[in-house]
Formats: sequence, structure tokens, C-alpha cells
Amino acid sequence: MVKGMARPASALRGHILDSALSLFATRGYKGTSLHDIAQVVGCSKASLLYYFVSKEAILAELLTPAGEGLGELDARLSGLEGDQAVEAAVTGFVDLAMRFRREVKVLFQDIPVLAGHPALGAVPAVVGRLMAAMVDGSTESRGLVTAYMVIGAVSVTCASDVPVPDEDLRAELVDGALRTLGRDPR
Amino acid sequence: MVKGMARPASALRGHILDSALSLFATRGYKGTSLHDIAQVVGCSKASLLYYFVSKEAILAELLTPAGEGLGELDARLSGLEGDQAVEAAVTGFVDLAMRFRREVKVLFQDIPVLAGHPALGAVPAVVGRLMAAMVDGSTESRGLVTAYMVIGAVSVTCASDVPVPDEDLRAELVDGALRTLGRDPR
DNA sequence: TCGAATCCTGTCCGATCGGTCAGAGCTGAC
DNA sequence: GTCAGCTCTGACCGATCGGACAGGATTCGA
Repeated sequence: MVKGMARPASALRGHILDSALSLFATRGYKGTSLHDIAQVVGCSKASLLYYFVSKEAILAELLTPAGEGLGELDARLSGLEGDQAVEAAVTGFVDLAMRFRREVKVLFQDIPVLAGHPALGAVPAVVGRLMAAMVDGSTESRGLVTAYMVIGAVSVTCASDVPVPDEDLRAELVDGALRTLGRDPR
Repeated sequence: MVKGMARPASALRGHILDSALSLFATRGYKGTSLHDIAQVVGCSKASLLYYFVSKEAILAELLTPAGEGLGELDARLSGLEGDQAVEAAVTGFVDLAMRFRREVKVLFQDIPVLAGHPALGAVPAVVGRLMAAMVDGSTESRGLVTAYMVIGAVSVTCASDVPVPDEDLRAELVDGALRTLGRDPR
């Protein structure tokens, strides 16, 4: 096996990923030590580095699915135009944010740590296209600010612990985002 | 002078605060070491601890003005009702977020570090009242989610580097928030 | 001129960080 | 039985962290 390669899946490995995600989401990446993770998992710190080449590799693997989901949304959007693109962008992003709530929390807390990271190099461009789709290509102040607002509103709300059932939350997020975009379906 | 008391103002002291705020905003609190701050300021690490009892004391002093501003907004809101309260809450929060853009960035990045901090103990309750004022006391899913969305939208947009002049940004934020709240003034 | 207070720093400290490594324990093929 | 290989760990490492402290430099009132 090539040195530095990720070890195959196992129960412990999965447990490590899950515990690490929870800890990263609540205390932040920098605020979580390998010791902390090992303690929650119930294994030794060395075991973490048996399954993952580094602490950063754990983070990268945790965020990969969300990144892939974002990529798929981007691809889906590229074939759409106008109102269809707007609706797809909004619902797609809301779905994504809800599916990866803990990941969103980590992302927002550790933007400085993650910025410039090679694994997430394409993300800014993708998010840019996503925002452009939401405001239908508008590049004026109104469109620009509105796009940022929608991204922020959905992300923060998903990352928070709003005491609302998931299905309600999803519907309200879509409605609210469309309202923000001036496209409310009343 | 009482041990542990903050030293009086001075040019260096102010420079420390400003540099620390910038570093905290870009790299996060945990991602910034006293060494980093000292290097930017151009003084020794020991000097930082001459003017401030600890790294955390620097953070606390940086966030105090924003906390006071939030308290003032809360007081102003307590005397208002209905539409007036909604408008005052929205414009007040937008003004606050714009006035303390870097502080907002720090707050959002280091919520885990700051949560439970005595100096910011009243903040959650105040924000709760602020959100209640925005949605006019509504406690249903719609109102709850919408309130979170407005807070998130304004905060994230202010914390980001949106290439829009401040005055335009402020106006668009207020408009966008009112739209999100279903109160768009068209 | 001379303390005394203020400002600032070099140096040191214990704790904790991410990460390495040799090897113990177990398991299955032969 | 025994050997190979996978899993997992205790012990250890250098770096860096926030912080403590004694003292040099400067200023200033008496």
C-alpha cells in the first residue's frame, strides 16, 4: 500500500469521522484537538493517524461529500435558464444546506482555515455561479447583495438549531429565499 | 494600580487592538497567536501582555463596543411596537452590522469560543428579542425561520467583502431584509 | 542628581499541539 | 506451529501555544 494512502473503511474509521464532524461543528476545527476526538471515539490518538494521514485529512474527507453535492448542483444548473434556473438554484441550495447541516457549520466557522485549500479550490467559482443563477445574472448592487443575503440566510439558519421540523424548515427556507429574491409566489 | 487591571490608553495599545481585530477577522481567534499580533504591531509578545491581561482580554475589549451597540438597540426597541418596531429592528441591526463588520466576522467564526463567555452572556437574549421584533412576535415556523434568515443574511453579507459601496450595501440590506420579512415596500 | 514610576522586552516556563515510531495483540493461511 | 499482515497503542518528539517575570530603558517630578 502506498505510504500516506487512506486506510479502507471500518467501524472505527466511520466512528472517527462522525465524532470528528460533531466536534468540528461545535468547537470549530482549530478548537478541536486529536486528543478530543480520540476521547469521544474511545480510541487512542495514534489510531486516528492510523486511519488518516493527518488532522487535515479528516476535515477534507468530511467535506468531500458536500463539495460533490455542490458540484452536482452546479452541473444541473448549467443546463437551465431564467426562472427555472432561479428555482433550481434556490431549492438545490436549500436541499444541500439541509443535507449537510453540520458541514455547513464547519465551513462557516473555519473559512480562514479552508480558504486556499486545494481540495476546495473550485468551490468559490461554483458558489459564484450559484449566486449568479439565483439573481438571474444580475451584476448590479441589488443582485449582488441579494445573492449574498440568500446564501447567508440559508447557511446560517441551517447551521443554527432552529426548533422547527426539517420539512417545515426546508419549505420556509425556500419561501424566504424567494421572497428575498423578490420572487415571492404569493 | 490593581493587579490585572487594564492599562490606560496609548498609541501602542490602540495599534494592538486594531491589528488584533484584523487578524481575528481573517484567521479567526484560535488561528491567531500572540506572536502573530506582535509581529504585525511591530512590538514584542510581552508588550501585548503588558497592556492586556490575556489574549482573551483583547478579544473581550474588541467586542465590547459592538455589544454596547446591541444593548442600545435593544433599549430603543423596547419602546416600540408593531411596524415601527419592525422597521427600527431591521435598520438598527443593519446599521450595527455595518458599523462592526470585522467584529461580526469574528463573532461568527468563533461562536464556540465565545459561547458561555460571561461578557457576552446577555447577547443571546438580546438577539432573541431583536428577532422577535423583526417578525412582530410571531412564534410560528414561518416567523422563527424568517428571523434567523434575516440575522444570517445581514451578518454574512456584512462580514463578506461584497464589492458594493457602503451606502448602497446598507440600503440593499434593509430592502432585502424587509423583502425576506414579507414587508417589501414596493 | 536622584529615586520612582512607566513603558517595553528577552528569556524562560509548563502545557498542549500534530505527528512519528516501534512493537504488542490478534487473526487467518499454510 | 509459525509466520505474515492488519489493527491498534504507549511512549516519545519537536514545535508552538499562552503566559510569567525580572530587569533595561526612558521619562519626570522633586
